[in-house]
Amino acid sequence: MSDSSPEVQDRRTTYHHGDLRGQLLSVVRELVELHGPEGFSVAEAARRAGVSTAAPYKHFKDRTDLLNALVSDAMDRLAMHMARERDLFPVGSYEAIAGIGRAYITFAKTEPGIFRLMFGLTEGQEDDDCLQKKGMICREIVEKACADCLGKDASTQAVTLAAYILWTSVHGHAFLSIDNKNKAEAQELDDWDFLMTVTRGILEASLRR
Amino acid sequence: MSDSSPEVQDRRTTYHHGDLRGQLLSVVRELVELHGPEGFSVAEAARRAGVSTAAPYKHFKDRTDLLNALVSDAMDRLAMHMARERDLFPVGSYEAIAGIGRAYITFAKTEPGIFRLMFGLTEGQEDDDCLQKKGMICREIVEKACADCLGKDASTQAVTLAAYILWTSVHGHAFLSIDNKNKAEAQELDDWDFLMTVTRGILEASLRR
DNA sequence: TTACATATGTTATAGGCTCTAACTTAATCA
DNA sequence: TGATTAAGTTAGAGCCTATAACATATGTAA
Repeated sequence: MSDSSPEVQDRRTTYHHGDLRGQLLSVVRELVELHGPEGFSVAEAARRAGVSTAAPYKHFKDRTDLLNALVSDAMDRLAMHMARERDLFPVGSYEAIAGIGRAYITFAKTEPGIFRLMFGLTEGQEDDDCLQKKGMICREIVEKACADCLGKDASTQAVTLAAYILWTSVHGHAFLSIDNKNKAEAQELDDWDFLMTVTRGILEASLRR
Repeated sequence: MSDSSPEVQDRRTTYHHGDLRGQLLSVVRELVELHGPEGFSVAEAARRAGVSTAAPYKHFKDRTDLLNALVSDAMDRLAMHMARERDLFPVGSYEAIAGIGRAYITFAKTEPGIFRLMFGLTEGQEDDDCLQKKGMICREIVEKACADCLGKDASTQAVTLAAYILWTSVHGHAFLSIDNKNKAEAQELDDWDFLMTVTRGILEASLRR
């Protein structure tokens, strides 16, 4: 657990590192997954990258700035996964929507540390416009899929509501899954079943109104 | 913001405090709401309680232990609120279920710092049996309400699934609300509307199968 | 009542972290 | 080539967690 071995990535010979910024991000990504969202220190990341503990501050204003960069990158990857899974299925199908959800859940399970950082921990310093925008991109993917599925007779409001309920539901499931708060259900409930049930339930309820 | 004034609660005259443990919990509760789930220090809590920075360690093994006590207390309060809101409505009604959800969401909005602590931040040290059990109590309240609503013909599995989807959905909505990640929806979407829509949608979908 | 054990404080301190200041080395570009 | 700037370094202030060793109440048994 507490692998106090320095584990310096590479004893570099040059004075300059080459891509310290990039390597710090990558190292912190590992650390966050290893020790949880807050379980890393800038100092340890520096040591693992083989530089002094002050070096990171040439690239990031402070600890939070580093985390924001990490989250920003993660948002991009999440949006990419969502679009990719969606495209496995016909436009307008329930499966396309469930696919988006699957990407979301898979991401959360694969990178729970970062996922937690993206949603939840911030509280207060969440004034980063860039992140807000990237979050919005993900949201729009869901809304678009719902609109395609409900058809063009559906009101904007109906689409927004359906998309939002789906979002909350998938988001909640993702969180409870990585928290292991759903041990009881996880045994008999497959992710895909969950996703298809929710998708059908919400969209059909939406159509019936 | 950084109110660096000591703000010692009471300059006590006696050597012993009386109820340091209790006061620490109360002070940390304030701090968590003020500065976010991780934005407090044992040292500051001690200062605010008017004792030395080492004193808290006579009552709590470490920082995590203190947080766990906080969360444990919060779980009790949450379960209480849920039961109370449920009892405002007839047994088996959609409203009773929505009421439970309302208690959940209200709690999250009222004490977002603690709510975050309860779900999400832990990751790793989540081996506290006591907390698991208390979480289960909340879950059972929801399942019971769903069972009452679906009637006794419903299979256990159907009840579990419906309760779980409701849970994830409300949980997700609560989180997105306090994260302010739902600015777009929050304007036109009332909590109660959300709750009733989801409740009806999920339970009716469940009945139709 | 006295004496001991225990609970709950205290001060002092080790060691870790964040972040800044002042200095050094390398790279760039006019 | 020489000056400027980017990207490292060491040193250190000031914060935090947690422990050790010591001090003071409190309660219990003789």
